[in-house]
Amino acid sequence: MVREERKEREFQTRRTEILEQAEKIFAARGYHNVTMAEIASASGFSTGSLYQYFTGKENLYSTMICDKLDLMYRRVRDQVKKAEGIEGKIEAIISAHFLFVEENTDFCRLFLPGENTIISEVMLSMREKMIADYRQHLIFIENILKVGTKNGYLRNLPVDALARALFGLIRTTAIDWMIKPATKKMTMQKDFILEIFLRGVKQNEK
Amino acid sequence: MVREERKEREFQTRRTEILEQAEKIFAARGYHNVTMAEIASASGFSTGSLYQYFTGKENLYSTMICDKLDLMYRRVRDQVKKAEGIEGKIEAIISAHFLFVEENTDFCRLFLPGENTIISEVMLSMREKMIADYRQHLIFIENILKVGTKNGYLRNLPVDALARALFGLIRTTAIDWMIKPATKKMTMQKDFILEIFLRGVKQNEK
Amino acid sequence: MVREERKEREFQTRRTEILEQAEKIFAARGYHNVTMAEIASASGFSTGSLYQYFTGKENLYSTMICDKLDLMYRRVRDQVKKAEGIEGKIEAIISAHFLFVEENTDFCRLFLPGENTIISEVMLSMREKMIADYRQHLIFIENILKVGTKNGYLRNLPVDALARALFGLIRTTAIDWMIKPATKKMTMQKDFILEIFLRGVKQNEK
Amino acid sequence: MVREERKEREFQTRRTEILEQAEKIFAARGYHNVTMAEIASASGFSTGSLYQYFTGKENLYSTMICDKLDLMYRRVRDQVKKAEGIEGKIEAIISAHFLFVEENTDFCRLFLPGENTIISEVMLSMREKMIADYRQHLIFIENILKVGTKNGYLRNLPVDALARALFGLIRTTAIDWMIKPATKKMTMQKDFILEIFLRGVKQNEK
DNA sequence: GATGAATGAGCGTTCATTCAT
DNA sequence: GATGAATGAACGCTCATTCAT
Repeated sequence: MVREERKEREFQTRRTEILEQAEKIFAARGYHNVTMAEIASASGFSTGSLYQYFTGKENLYSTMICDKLDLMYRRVRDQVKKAEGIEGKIEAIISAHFLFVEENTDFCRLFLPGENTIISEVMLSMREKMIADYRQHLIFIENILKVGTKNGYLRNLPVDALARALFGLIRTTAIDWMIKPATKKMTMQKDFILEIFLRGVKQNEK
Repeated sequence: MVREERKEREFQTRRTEILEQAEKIFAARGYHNVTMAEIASASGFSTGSLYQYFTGKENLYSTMICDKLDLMYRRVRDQVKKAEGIEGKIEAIISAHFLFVEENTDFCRLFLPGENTIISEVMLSMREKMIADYRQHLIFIENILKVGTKNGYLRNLPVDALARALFGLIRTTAIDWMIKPATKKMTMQKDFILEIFLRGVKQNEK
Repeated sequence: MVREERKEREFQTRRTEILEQAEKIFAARGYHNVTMAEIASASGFSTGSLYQYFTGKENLYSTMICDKLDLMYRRVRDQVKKAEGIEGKIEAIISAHFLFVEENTDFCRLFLPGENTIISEVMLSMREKMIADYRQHLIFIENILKVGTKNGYLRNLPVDALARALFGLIRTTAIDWMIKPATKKMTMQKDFILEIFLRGVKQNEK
Repeated sequence: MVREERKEREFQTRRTEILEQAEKIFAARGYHNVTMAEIASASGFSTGSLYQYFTGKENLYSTMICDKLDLMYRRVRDQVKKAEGIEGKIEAIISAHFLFVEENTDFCRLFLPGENTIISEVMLSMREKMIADYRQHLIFIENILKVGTKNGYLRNLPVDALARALFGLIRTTAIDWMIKPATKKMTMQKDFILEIFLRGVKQNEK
């Protein structure tokens, strides 16, 4: 029935609206320093209504986190798909990640070293999903690198470790940039990372 | 006076005892999910006594964090001092860090991505100290690398970026290991990181 | 909207209910010896609810005090307005005050000499309001007496001091009565005060 | 034994020292806002030692209050003894009281309307003693006035009410002065009070 | 006797969640 | 369905008093 569909559509719209407001607030102040009342008033709902869209505060938080992380990983994959050649794809992994961080700094700041929030079932399963997604992403990177290994462009090293190394360079650059955002755009460091990753820091012996 | 000294010594002993118990508990459950009563009972004191050693929960937490971080950086610097040659020193940076993480896994887990706890003065100043210490450590690494750059062992690249890259590889390995501690010892990945960092991942052209 | 109005009305009803219960309890045991839990249970609310009507314990206390004092001063002024002639008005000042004290003995007991409660902003501003109201009341009395001074009924003495003297006689009678409430009604002493105030205690020389 | 005596003397000296410091602190901040630790440190003793001189905080407080009140009443009586004639003695009652208030303003401020502190046995018995002393003082005043009544200097009115009236005028002047201490010395209002009390406020009919 | 560290009951206040309207 | 007032458990922290040294 059309009625049903519209309802469902409105439901999703409202849910998204809440999540967007919640993201801003959580990003600014952290999970524990935010009250449901604040999220309710920021998103134009009553506290009671929040519980129609989410089972509780933890669920709201973890949903927001997971949704946004999914978006990040998807963005990276999309850009990689468009890029060509090994080097092009590696470049895309780096710059898509940086772009996301630049565009969602507040959100990403939630992932700076901080308090371990895991205590309940809900939070635990969120953590597990986050880890699974992270692993998935590493595997995605591995697969890109595998091609390079196979066709001899890259040295024959264990791809999982290679992927971790590449992601480590990306992650550390993002962390440092978030700590001191005054710096120039992160994107400018893409080439440097790429250079280090590909050619190492050591002087080539003649 | 001897009496005074012994008192002071006992005070420090007890303070340390509290910090050690607090570390375990905070590491396991995060700042907000831990109560002063728990820390008190775990360390064999009354809640009131905790306030003789620390001005409050935040102070107890941030003291614990800062003390332990200081220890980590000190450990790394000590090992590096003992090591010889550029490569030896870089190796020491990596393995001392890994060793610390392996020996203090629970503590280090507090630095996995998590909630932004900063809200009060106390927590803010803790954060600032942490960042300052981190920067200091990067500079320490820079200075090691600078030698290599000067004597031609390393390529002539901006040392701050090099230091960040090295630390990024170390950090990411530690994070991944903590997420899935079942893996074999981190120390075994030292050589790999060193290899990647020094020679890059790209096949040398003939 | 009617709905809104009823809500507001109910809010006020409940607030008043809390204030009434709080008055009884505070009057019986003093500010510091009363807990929010007691007030909550006496007024049939949960502790949390109290904070919907008042910002905290101090606010609840000072609101109660100020409201009731306002009532007292208003009562006196109303009675004076109805009375005729200088002497009638002075009589009204005395008897309206006594009546209020008799009807609100517990509340008035809060003003017996006791602990200085002023420490916080809230309590300080309450004290200031109380003093301001008291001064206002003295001025009100002054204005009554001024008429008598002008038309030659009263001796030509400084009205502020006269007002203070009259109020002093009233206050002291009330204090003494509250200390030993077994005595017969205060109202019976009205005439005596009036007599003393108007004619003094000295035998007229012939 | 002499040894015993000296001990006793020292004990009293120390007790008095504590009481003096306690008075300052209580006067400034009120019973509940003062801690035993503060009194201990202000008087140069340990918290434990305080309990050798007083059975607890309440006992310390009530002792201080009673001692000082005794002093006040004694002062007044001493001055009255020296004065001559009814009017002289009444004058002495007024001015000795004012003098005490001026010299011990902080202490007297403890008796401004404020929180009812009575809750425990100790405080209750303090209150009772205070009331008894107050009554005693009123009787003392009565006895002075009785002489005047008998010899025809004063009108033939109930002396208890007369005493209360006189004390009311004194008290109210003191209260008002303490509320707004900027005013000129209270002593200057002595004559006014005397005038009102003796001759009343009403114009004498010819 | 003197000390002051240790105690722990008790407080005001917050906030996720519920449910009568 | 939507509301937001009501709930009440839980927390960090204080401080009078005790007692081992």
